[in-house]
Amino acid sequence: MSDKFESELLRGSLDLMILSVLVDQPLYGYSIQQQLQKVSHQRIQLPAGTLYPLLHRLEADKLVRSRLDASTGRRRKWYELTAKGKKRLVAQAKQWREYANCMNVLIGSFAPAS
Amino acid sequence: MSDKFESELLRGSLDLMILSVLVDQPLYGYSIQQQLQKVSHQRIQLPAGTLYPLLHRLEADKLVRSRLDASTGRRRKWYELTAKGKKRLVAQAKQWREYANCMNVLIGSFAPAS
DNA sequence: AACCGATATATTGTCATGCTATATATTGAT
DNA sequence: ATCAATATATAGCATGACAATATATCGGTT
Repeated sequence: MSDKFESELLRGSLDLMILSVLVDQPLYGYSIQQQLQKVSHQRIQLPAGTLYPLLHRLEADKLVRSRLDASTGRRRKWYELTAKGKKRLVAQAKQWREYANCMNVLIGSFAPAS
Repeated sequence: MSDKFESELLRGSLDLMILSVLVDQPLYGYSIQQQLQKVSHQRIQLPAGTLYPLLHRLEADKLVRSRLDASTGRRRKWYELTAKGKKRLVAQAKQWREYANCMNVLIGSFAPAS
């Protein structure tokens, strides 16, 4: 099957991805990783060194909030969207779609649409 | 109207954009800038500090070749796709579309398609 | 003639961010 | 007991889009 996406492709839209998967339910880091893998058919496999710093950044920006569950030996830090995060998600999604349209105009001229 | 796209959004697909606008005809740096502005309805305005280093990089990678026209006082460096550049264009366009599909699945769940 | 905005290219250094490598600890299966 | 999978964290690196700065031409206005 297909390879992983080039990592540079993720830049600028990885925030949006994380916010997106959190919109339906709270998740913890590792489960976000699994979720993105599943949705992307294994083409997005965030390394821990990407994922955790990113989550910390989103939390510092108050786009998500976290709750540490240490009730079991398996420590899990659950993340959920804040109101600010939801707003950001909607705005970024809108911008992404417009950007994608723009790209499609450019690359649509020489190759068939998917 | 709408603002310019966030610059981080361009990362990873800016190469593809440049290669795309060169597929039909050779262009020089400044005209590439104008072309992208036009196609994007002013939402992509590459600063010179982005554009020229990028073109140099594409040339170093043999994806484009350049020819300097100094016949007039107005120096212009014309760029055209190489065969390697054309191949890269097709491959990157394919990958971009697959990535975009992936994003659409993610952000499509909570907001209407454009 | 002087001025100015648009045209045209180039380079230095800065910043944001995705990554590798490394570290730590728990859990279940062999 | 060993090992893969689960789960989080951080230091340091690499990449590339950018601001700032520099240089020079050209056409129109004053």
